[in-house]
Amino acid sequence: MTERAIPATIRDVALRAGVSTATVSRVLAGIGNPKPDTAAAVMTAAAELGFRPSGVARSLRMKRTRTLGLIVTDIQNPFFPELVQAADMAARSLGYSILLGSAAYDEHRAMHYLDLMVDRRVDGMIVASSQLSEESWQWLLSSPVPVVVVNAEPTGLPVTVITSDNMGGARLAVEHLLGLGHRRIAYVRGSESFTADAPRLAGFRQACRDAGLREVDCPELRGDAQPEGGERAAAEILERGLDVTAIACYNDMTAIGVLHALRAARRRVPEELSVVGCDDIAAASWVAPSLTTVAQQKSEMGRLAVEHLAAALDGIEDAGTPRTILLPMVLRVRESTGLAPNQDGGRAT
Amino acid sequence: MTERAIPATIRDVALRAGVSTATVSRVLAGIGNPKPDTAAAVMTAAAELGFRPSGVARSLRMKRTRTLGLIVTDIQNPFFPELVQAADMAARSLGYSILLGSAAYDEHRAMHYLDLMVDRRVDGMIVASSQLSEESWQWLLSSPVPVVVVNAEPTGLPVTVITSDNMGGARLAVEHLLGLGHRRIAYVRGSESFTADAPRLAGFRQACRDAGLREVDCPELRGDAQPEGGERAAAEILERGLDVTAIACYNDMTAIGVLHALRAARRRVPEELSVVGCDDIAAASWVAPSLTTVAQQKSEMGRLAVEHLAAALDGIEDAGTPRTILLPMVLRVRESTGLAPNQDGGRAT
DNA sequence: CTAGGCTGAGAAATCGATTACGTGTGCCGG
DNA sequence: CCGGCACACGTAATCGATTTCTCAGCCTAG
Repeated sequence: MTERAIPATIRDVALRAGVSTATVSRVLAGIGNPKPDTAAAVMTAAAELGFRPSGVARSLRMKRTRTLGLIVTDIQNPFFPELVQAADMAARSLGYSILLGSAAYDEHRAMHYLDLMVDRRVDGMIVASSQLSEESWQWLLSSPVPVVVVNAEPTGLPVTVITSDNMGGARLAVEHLLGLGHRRIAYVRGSESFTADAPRLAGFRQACRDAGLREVDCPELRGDAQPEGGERAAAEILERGLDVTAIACYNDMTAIGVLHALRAARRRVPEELSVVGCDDIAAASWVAPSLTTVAQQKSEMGRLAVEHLAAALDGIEDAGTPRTILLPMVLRVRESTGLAPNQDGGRAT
Repeated sequence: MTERAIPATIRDVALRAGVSTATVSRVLAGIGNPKPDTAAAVMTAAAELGFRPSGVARSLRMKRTRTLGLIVTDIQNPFFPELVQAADMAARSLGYSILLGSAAYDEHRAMHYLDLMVDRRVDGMIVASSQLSEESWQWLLSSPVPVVVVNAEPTGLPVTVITSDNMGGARLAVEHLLGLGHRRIAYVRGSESFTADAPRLAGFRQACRDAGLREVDCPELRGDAQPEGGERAAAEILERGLDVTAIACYNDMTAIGVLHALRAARRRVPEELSVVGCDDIAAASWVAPSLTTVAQQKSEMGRLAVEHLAAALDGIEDAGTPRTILLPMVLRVRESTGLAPNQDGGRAT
């Protein structure tokens, strides 16, 4: 194995340039008015040695690591990569790096990562979680570093939260279906541990009620935010003979599962049944028929989270005050929704 | 904004326990034989203060950060999250953290991240890249920290590379098709900048040749490793009237694009045409028909990369020697492939 | 009873950078 | 011609942990 070169220190540069470490530091930081030849000597010495200041030493002295912790519920959930990418880009452009932790749906592990990151002295933390227990909220409240919560429902606690307007999004989906003439709409929920489940369900109910639909025409089914749950729910709809012309889903993966089950049962989408998802993951436009969905502004969330944190860290006025930011969701019409079939037959009562 | 508690230092603990910082350090590290009451005093003092040692200070002293840099071509490419997850888990279990960088297909940015991570004094780096320029290889060769390259084609350079047996994988795909009776098979390539393109193409050609297929029956088309490229390629196949019964693709996203185009042209899959992908991303089983594909062992790659690095860092015998690890690929048969249609009509000589 | 060995723990050096403070040089004006 | 001031730069403290060296006290054996 090749010998690893031990990296040059500021002392080495100082020695070679014939100046003190203080001067090297100042010249490299562009502070003060060094004499031209001094500056030149330092610059060439640093260049010759390939000097790269140790971030570790600098962090110790400055009490800032310029690192942000980012914990996601599960990086394999296609919702998160776009958020991570946006956060990463925003962070880099502000001179921060991202320390990533993927909790793999394990809340306990998420808390463990929180501690680890604090030990690493990250300057701030972003928790992008679909599910947050009471215990986790307590942790976040007493966090030694600023925290921004992304993608969890606001709780009124003094923590900055950035999330989508889930209720409004669900309404958008239903209103789209209503506009296509649908009057009997099923809703496949996520799992209760997902904080977005409640507001989306509320939005669904509200939109149905506002449109004057009867409760019996708006059946609700349980899913699990995964394709499997959608498949089961759709199978149940068919088995129980629920007479609906559209199915709204907690998220896109659920909707994809629904599409699967409908296809297996030879129900045509959107001719017989319309399906609408939520999130707008990449695969939504890959499935056949492509999925109409309500998009979350994932990049925006990632970017905002980082910018908010950075502002708080740089002591920008008021940036540290807990805020709640609700991002609007956006309807993306594709192939899985269409006009309601206009036969009205077969429905009991 | 709530006042952030300034974290307790080892000095605070020492003061409170009435001992020296050296003793605190030793007790907490479990080194030496402290007297029972000394140990107890330290433990309670540490607990009362909620002492968490500064990773930064420790890193400076130990010259190890217990952090691994991980650079991926693009975290939004569904191939990578599984790898990242596996790497993260393996790293945590070995006491390391992962500093993530997503290059968003920008090689220049990838190099920049490399530098940044070295400045942060990561202990080692994992570069998971679909494309590596000559320049990047040079950088890696002279890296001040151990490097493992994942998912790029081995080059003979003294760098450890972990990747799939792309040639063998492509052969697997073709052999599966041959077994179903297909004798005229098109191949949609990726983009040339992807290092896996060449070996997969080679595997395709070799398998075709070995089966005695004529070159004219094995047309090759250009794609871009994205659904769009697959759509274009499939459209071209149809337009040019290429008489094939199966289409093998560089990766799953390409195959998904192909499925789209075929569906738009009302060609039935797999009855008229079989389609096979490569990688086995999650969406492969979500599309309709679900995609037969050759799976890369993504988790395995992530895990191996971390374990190899960790072994090298812990000075395990020989672990530092550059190695090349080829992981076998695995055929996953789903709905998009079927028996070749047995009409032989319409083909020009 | 004392010399030597053993052991638990403290003092201080160290990691590599930043920065407050001090000093020497040079230039200017009186 | 000399006092003083400005400015460039060096000295040394500092960040928070680890670790080596050293010492003090105690035990045991001769």
